[in-house]
Amino acid sequence: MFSKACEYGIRAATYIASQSMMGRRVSLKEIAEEIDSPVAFTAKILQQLSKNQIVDSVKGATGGFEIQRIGIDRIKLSEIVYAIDGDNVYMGCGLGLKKCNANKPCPVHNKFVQIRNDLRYMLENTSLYEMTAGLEVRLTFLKR
Amino acid sequence: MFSKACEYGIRAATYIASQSMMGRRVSLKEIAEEIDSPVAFTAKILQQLSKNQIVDSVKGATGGFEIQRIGIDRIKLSEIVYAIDGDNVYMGCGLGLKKCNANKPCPVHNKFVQIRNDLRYMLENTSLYEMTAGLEVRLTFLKR
DNA sequence: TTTAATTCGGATAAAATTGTCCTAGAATAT
DNA sequence: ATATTCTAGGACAATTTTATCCGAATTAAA
Repeated sequence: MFSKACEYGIRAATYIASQSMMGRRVSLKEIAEEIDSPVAFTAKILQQLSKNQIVDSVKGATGGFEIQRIGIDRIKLSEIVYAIDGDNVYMGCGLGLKKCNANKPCPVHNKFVQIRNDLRYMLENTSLYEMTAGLEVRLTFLKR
Repeated sequence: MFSKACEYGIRAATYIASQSMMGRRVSLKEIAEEIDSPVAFTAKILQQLSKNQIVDSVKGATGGFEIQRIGIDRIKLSEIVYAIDGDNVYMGCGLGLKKCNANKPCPVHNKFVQIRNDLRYMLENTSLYEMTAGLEVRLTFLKR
């Protein structure tokens, strides 16, 4: 569905959000530990998220990553997915055709449109805030 | 969503089915042309589909690929996807967690379950016969 | 029986994705 | 000032996926 990079990205952003809610800025190392991802690779992904203004990065000692409270409410999964994987998840043809649309559809075009719309709707309506909801009470998890 | 190999596999099987319906056995070369895929790579995929008894292969001159009429009715997209991509599409965690389930879910587990179920249902209920329906009258297409 | 057309399967190559390493630069605390 | 703790980013390496090449085996037709 998503690339590894995107999966790590969502998990990282969710962890950062959960800690920012408690006023904690977190380091790359801690993030990678908490979401069980390769440190250096996660660094690259966070750079991308930072450039796309999904997370804020602070350099230097006591630096790290954080997300403003307003961002936690505003940022939707769709923005993270788009920043890392582009729009192929929503737009691409299920059978890989370059020009698949209502005018010249592949045999499963309509069936896929429906599923992709559901996926898109879900991603566009799930905020980081919602992602963090179950974490603290250990109803949901970001590793294993 | 699917791997390239799987996309080619579905398109190839669909083309073979459409021609088998007209009593035509088709060669690898023709298949690759008609679905706009790399010949040698398509060969590998067809070998896999053949081993999984999704297509019948006939060696030698006048050889090629075909699907019995009963298979065209019976074979569902889900079987092709499973033969090539395995069950990750249905089962895998949306955030890449190895042990994500109702007991220890990731933050989007339930939302993904729903979308995956829809996808699974669609794949399990779409036969090759249905795939070929629009092809002859050029309502649907397998390339471009 | 030879030739031509075909699939099969192993080896290899190219490209994309995933992952690592290292140095530079930034900010804080001592 | 200096040491320490961070992120940024370039270069590189490993792995996976996608793709190619080629010889062998098979079958039908000439």
